[in-house]
Amino acid sequence: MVASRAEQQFLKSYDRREFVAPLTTVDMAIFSVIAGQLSVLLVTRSNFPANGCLALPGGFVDEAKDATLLETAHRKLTEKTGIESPYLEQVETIGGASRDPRGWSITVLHFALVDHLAVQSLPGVSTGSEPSELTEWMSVDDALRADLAFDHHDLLNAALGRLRSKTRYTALPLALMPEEFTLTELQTVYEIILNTTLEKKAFRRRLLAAGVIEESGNVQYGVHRPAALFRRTNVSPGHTFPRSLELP
Amino acid sequence: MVASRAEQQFLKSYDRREFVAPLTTVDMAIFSVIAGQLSVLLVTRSNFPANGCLALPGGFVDEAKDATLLETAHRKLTEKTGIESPYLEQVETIGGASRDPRGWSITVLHFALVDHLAVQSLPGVSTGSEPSELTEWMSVDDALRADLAFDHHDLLNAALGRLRSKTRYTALPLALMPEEFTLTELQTVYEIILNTTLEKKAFRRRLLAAGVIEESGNVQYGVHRPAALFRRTNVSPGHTFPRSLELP
DNA sequence: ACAATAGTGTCTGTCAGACATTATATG
DNA sequence: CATATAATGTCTGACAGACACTATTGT
Repeated sequence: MVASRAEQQFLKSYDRREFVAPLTTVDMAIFSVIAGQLSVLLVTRSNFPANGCLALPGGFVDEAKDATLLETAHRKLTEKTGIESPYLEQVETIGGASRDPRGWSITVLHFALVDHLAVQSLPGVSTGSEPSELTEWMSVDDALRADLAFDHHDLLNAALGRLRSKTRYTALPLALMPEEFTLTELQTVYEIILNTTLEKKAFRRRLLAAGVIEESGNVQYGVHRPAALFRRTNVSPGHTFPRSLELP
Repeated sequence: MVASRAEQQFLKSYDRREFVAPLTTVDMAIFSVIAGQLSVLLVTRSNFPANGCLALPGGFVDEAKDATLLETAHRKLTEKTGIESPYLEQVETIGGASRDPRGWSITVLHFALVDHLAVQSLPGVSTGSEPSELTEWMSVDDALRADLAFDHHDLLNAALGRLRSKTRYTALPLALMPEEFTLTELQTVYEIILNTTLEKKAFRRRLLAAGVIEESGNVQYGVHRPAALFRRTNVSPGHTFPRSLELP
């Protein structure tokens, strides 16, 4: 598919500014488990529209910095959390005439999972170019009750639905864990996300058989019998189990 | 979240045309099974860039006609096939600096499944406003070997991957069937998509237990023992089975 | 020794795979 | 009645759920 002379001609006289394209943003639902609660990172908007409202972090594609949409998402994430290589996945793209008062707009929604320990140092990162928006962690339950900007309530719900759904048949929650963790801690994270209790034996069998974790050889001492510490193997946390967990 | 006076002021002086947004299109991978082959609808582009190339049908959001992105996708589908209510699902959004020579661009990729009988009447619909592009059905294998415009080879692969993956754990291929069909016909469609053979007994047990189909009461006579005809129930073809099919 | 948490043994139930068997048309 | 295709019977195996049981620590 070599560009013909006619095509070169066309491109030379083509000016994108003659066309009005929808406003396009990348929004992020960044999840972590903090103090036993599934939490999401929110910003307080410092610009119109919805100035002062809580919102999912996000922003425009920077055509100079970002070669792809995924890079935009990674950049946003690093700006807000300082974390470089988290689990990041595109959820859905929502577009319409009435979701932003500025006009027809599109958002490409992503979700990210970050280690609940690496994240203790926050909030207050925002190395971004933005006029340092206030960022804060809020439990997902509170966030869904809060008054979020635009359609961010729906976006958060969509991201949460994807996380819950994938937690039933993948090892995704591993991306929320620190370097080393006990199986009980991992199970607890699953239970927090799914909002239910799980069978210990079945849970362990499943994760060990999948080969997504391995014993680190270390042991965590506590008040009672010490627990073996595990770490992720190089098998992707996106690993799909042969069956889904049955929820009550 | 009532708009403050300051916000109203802001919106009044806001002009989207001052900002260059990425070119945004909706592209469609429209699948059907034709003469025993999984096929995809392609257009021959009648505009620059990539004039004359084969491509997935698609186009820009029409801010006047489309209230949401989903409406854009439905409109494109109806323009190309004349079919109104097919199975339609968003696959992925791909964006980057180098996928379109006109500049940073984004495409929201969808796939659709249409009845292989309702579609016999094609090609040549194109009721769209476009200067009647040539549309044709091509087997997916041929389409992947052909020289498609832009990154449409990758888009087609992504859509195909989604279809194959979902065929393993949902009743999605039902959306490719006519009103009435035999279980053998349905199984054949699964086999075409998955490019493998399936066990008849297990296949029937699975679909009947799921309640996604029911006997219509009619019978299809052929050369040998006649086959019971089935139709979809009102259970969604997106129905998820408790386990995935094991492929060899 | 006891309490509390970590970790195992093992039975059951569900559902997909395999494959032999029976059923019912046409020529 | 031969044959091809439709449809069923039934055994096996993988893996999740349930739950009782054992193991190991601090106090």
